[in-house]
Amino acid sequence: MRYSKLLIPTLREDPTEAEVISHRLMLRAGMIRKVSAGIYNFLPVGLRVLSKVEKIVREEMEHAGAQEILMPALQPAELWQETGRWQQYGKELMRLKDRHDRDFCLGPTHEEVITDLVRREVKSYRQLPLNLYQIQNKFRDEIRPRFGLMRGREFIMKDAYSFDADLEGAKENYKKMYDAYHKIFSRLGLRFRAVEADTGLIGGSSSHEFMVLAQTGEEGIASCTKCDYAANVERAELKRGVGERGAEQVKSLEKVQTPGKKTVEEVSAFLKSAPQQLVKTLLFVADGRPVAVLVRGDHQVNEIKVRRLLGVSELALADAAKVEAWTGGPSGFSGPVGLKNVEIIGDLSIETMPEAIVGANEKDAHYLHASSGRDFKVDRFADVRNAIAGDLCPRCGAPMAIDRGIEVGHVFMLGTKYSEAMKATFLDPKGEEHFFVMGCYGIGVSRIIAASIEQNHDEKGIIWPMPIAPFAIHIIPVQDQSERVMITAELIYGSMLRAGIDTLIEDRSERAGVKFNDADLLGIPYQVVLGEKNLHEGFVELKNRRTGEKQKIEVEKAIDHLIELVRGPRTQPSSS
RNA sequence: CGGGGUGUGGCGCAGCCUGGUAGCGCACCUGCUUUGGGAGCAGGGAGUCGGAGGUUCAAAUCCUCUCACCCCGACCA
Repeated sequence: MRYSKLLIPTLREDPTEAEVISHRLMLRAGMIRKVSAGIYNFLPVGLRVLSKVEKIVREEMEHAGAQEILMPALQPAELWQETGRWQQYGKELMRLKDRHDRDFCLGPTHEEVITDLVRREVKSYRQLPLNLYQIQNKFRDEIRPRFGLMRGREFIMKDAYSFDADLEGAKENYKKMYDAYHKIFSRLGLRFRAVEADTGLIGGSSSHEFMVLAQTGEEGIASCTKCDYAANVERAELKRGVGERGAEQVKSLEKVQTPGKKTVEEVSAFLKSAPQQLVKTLLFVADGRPVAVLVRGDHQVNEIKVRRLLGVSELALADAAKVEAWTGGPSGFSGPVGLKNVEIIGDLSIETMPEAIVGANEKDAHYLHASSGRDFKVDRFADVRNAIAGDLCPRCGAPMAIDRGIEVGHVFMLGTKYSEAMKATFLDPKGEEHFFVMGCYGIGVSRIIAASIEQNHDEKGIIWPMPIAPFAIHIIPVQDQSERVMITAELIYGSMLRAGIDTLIEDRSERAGVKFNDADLLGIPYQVVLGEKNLHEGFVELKNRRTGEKQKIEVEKAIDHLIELVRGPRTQPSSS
């Protein structure tokens, strides 16, 4: 393509709205433009990258035996009511009404629609297994869209759904998708890790997330420093701490004044103690009833674990009024001592603490030497917190490290959750009716672009991995008024096109500096620079965007060299 | 949803406190010069000052409401 004909509105300055690198660079490189919060236009360069990602995803899905279909973004409420998710999904579901006042939503995912399709069209075990996928726009009314394509309200996702006659078959499909995901993310040139994950609103029995490792990631990953266990911090199981609680002599309960000290930091600083010596008491409303959760001062409550433990669907922090009503004291000074009519759940790490500093349920006061069993009673101890660095691996007991990651893929073993709810059945060889055993598999296609840039950039701009680069070669004639330069540039350009290589030719009459800077910003893997002086000596210059390395190549050999360069390490669809 | 912040030409910003009728850099257009890492000179085009209402002789500026966008938010328990 010719630069002058493409809409590539590069920006010299950083737009103020962009926080993270990928967002900044995508705006600056003219790939995307914001339409509204979390909603973006894809411009030509952005779309090219998107298409390349989609192409790789499609190739590997087809290779794994999945078939492409396309479902609607607009979905009727009835389907969602069948599975109960019309209620469960909450405010994140984009809901709307048609002119007849009938309820619809813009799909954040498509389990209902696909299950409805399959229950109508698939009746026999002979038609199984079946795996259908689509690449389509998804909608989520995020509380706070941010980071450009990373967390948008409308985004592009590949979602696949497998249907099997039994669990064994479903596991096989799950494995196939799991393997396909490894191939996809490897081909995309991402550094990633598959981790055990929570199933969230999708549900099902087990799941893995594929995380791209990056500091800007929104997810925490706990991974063992010794074995290959890795899990989302929300999911990571934490064992009861080693060591027994001894029969230490604990001093008796003592109330101290802590005027205005509410936070763990304030209280521990004021009392000259470590946050680990505090136990904080968080009050929740769990399906309407009061629950207190105790965790160590330096730990964080994991609401997902609490929810699962209690078997409730709604869990929210109690507001100040409820805290006052239940504990008798203002928020900031809650504690388990003397707490009545509230179920008390203690994290496992509390169990072995002989004593702790806790709130006294009255303004400006805390207790020292509060001892569970003696001064307060915990109804049950359980794993209800997030993992932190140094926690022990549930598999092998070695310490775990915490990294940050961007979730780009998620595979779920659904079982019969949706087929039962929607009565989706088939007949086995004996004529008996069974529910389909399902799996579902998502990839955040647009998010992958952001994730890739987070891992591949420098201070000048983007550095695309070849498989998803918008162009493979960027031809830059420096002196555009020189006939010799332009003729050679056009010659190489023509040859590249005939060889089927995506090539961008810089045909604007800009100064050299502008061309170079835009080229580095765009991040096309190879820049072919043509200048009078080099040409006169019979050379063109080849610059590797990633390494910055420049080499002179004889003009006659340039075309073959470039073709080899692009095709050489060409990534093939896996083993097909 | 709560807290904080910002809306002035395509982008980045100043002006607002202390009202007097809009400015700077970049980008854009024209001409000349320049031409291997974001050029120089000269000329030019472009702004409902987010929106509505109010105060005033006069509002980008003061007041009220509203909208949009950005940032932070269990760790206050």
